[in-house]
Amino acid sequence: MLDKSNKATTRERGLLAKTAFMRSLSPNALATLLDSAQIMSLAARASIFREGENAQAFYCLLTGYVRLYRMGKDGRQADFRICGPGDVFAECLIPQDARYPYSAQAAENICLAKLDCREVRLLAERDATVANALIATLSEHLRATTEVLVNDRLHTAPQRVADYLLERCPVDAGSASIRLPFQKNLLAGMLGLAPEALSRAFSALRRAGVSVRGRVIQISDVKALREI
Amino acid sequence: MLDKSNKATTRERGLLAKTAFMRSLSPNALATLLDSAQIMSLAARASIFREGENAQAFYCLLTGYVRLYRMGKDGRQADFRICGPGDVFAECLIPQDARYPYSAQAAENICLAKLDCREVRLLAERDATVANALIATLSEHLRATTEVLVNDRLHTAPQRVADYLLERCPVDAGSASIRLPFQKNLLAGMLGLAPEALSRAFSALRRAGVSVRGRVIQISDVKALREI
DNA sequence: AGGCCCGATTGACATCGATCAATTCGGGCC
DNA sequence: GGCCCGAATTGATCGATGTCAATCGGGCCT
Repeated sequence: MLDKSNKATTRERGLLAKTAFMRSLSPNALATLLDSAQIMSLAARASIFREGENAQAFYCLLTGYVRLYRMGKDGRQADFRICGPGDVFAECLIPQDARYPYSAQAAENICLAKLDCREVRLLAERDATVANALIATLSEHLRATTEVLVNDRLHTAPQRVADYLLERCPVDAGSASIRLPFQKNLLAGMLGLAPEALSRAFSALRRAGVSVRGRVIQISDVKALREI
Repeated sequence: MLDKSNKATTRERGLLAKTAFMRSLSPNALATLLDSAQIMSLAARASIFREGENAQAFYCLLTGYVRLYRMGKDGRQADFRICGPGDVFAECLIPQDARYPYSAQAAENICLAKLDCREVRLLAERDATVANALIATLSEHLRATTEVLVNDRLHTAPQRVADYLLERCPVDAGSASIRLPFQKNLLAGMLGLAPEALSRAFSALRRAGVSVRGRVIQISDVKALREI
C-alpha cells in the first residue's frame, strides 16, 4: 500500500488543470492550488478517510475510481457516489462541517491530489473564479445526487441499468458497444443494488437486446432500450 | 388562486432577512435582493413551475410548504425534497441550466419570494458574502439529499419514520410529543413511501411506544426508539 | 498450459413495500 | 354540536429485491 505524498509533477499538474473543477480558475488561483496539492497513490481497497474523522482535506481524483459510502448501524454499507478520474470529492467548505459525514475508499489502485479545504475556502473569498468553481461543482453534485434519488424511487432495477447504459451511448446510434470502466460490483453499488440483483437485471435486459460478456456490453437496439 | 406579485412589505423583508440564506449577506447585497424580490401568494396545489420550463427564478419560501418532485414516464411522481418556511429552492445558478430539472408545487397555501437568478449570479461575482451563502446553501442541500438517499438504501420504512421523529425530539428527552407541520401525505412523499406504507410504519412503531392521533405523535420512550 | 481465486451468476427463499379496494377517522364548516 | 368530504387506515395480494448458498467462469500468476 503505497502512501507517499508528493508535490505534483508536470504531468500531474496537467491532469489537474484539465479537471472540471480547475479548468475555469484564474491563473493565479490555479497556480496556488497546484503548488499546495499533495499527490498520493493508494492501493485498491485502501481507506481514504472514514466517517467521523477530522475533515481538513479536499480531494481531486486523478486516476482510478473511489467509493463514497455510509454505514448503517448493522454494518451494511451503502454507496451514494462513485468518483472517477477528474472528480472532486469531500468538499468540506463550510467551516461548520468539521467531520466527514461519510467514508471514502479506493475501489482500485488510484492516484489522487489532496488539497487543504481551509486554503480553498480562503481562496474562494478573494477570488471569484474559485467561488464560482465551487458553486458549479456543488450544483452538479446536487443535480446528480437528486437524479439518483429520483431514479431509485421511480424505476426498477432493469430500468436503472438501462438508464446507465443509455447515458453512455451515442445519442443517435442504432446499436452500441460499451465497456464498463470498473467491476460490476461497483456498478451495483452505484445503482443501489446487490450484485445479484444487477446480474438479474442484465438477464432481464437480454430480451431487450442487451448482451453481456465480462465488462463488454452489446446493445443491439438502442431505441428499443429507451422504451424500457 | 391569488397570484399577485408585489414588492416585499416591511414584515416580509424581515422574514426574508432572517432566512439561513440571507442572514449572512452584506447589508448591500441584502438590500439589493430585498428590493428586487417579488412576493407572491399561491393556493394549495398550485404549480410554481414545471420540469422543463425556462429557469430564470430562484425562490425563497416565506410560509407554508412546497413539494419538489419529478415525474416518471408512466406519470407517477416522486418527491425528493419538501421545502418549509425559510427554505430556498431552484437555485439555478450555473448559466448552463436553462431549464428546471423538476417541478415545484404548493402543498398548501403559501407565500414566497421570487428572485432573479441571473441577478443573484452577478451579485455573487462581486460580493463574496453572496457567493458564500450560495456555497453554504448548496452544501447543505447536498448533505441533506445524500442523507435521504442513504436512508432509503439502508433503512426500512419504520426506521426512516423513527429517524424523522428522532430528528425533531429534544436530544435528551425521555418522552416527547411532536406535532407534524403538514399532512401525512407530504411526510410519506418525503420519506419515499406510499401513504399506506407510512400508516403501516406508524403501526409497526406502536410496539416501540409511538402513538398517533391526527397530526400529534406521542413518543413514550425516546431512547427505545433510537434502537429501532 | 494449468490451476487458483475472486468475481459473477443462478436458484430458492423471505421480506418489504406498492397497489387496489373498502372502511374509518378527523377536522373544518355551518 | 353535527355533517360531510377528503385524508388516513386497514386488509389482501403481488411484484421487486435482499439474502444465503452453490456453482460457474475468467483473468492472472507461476
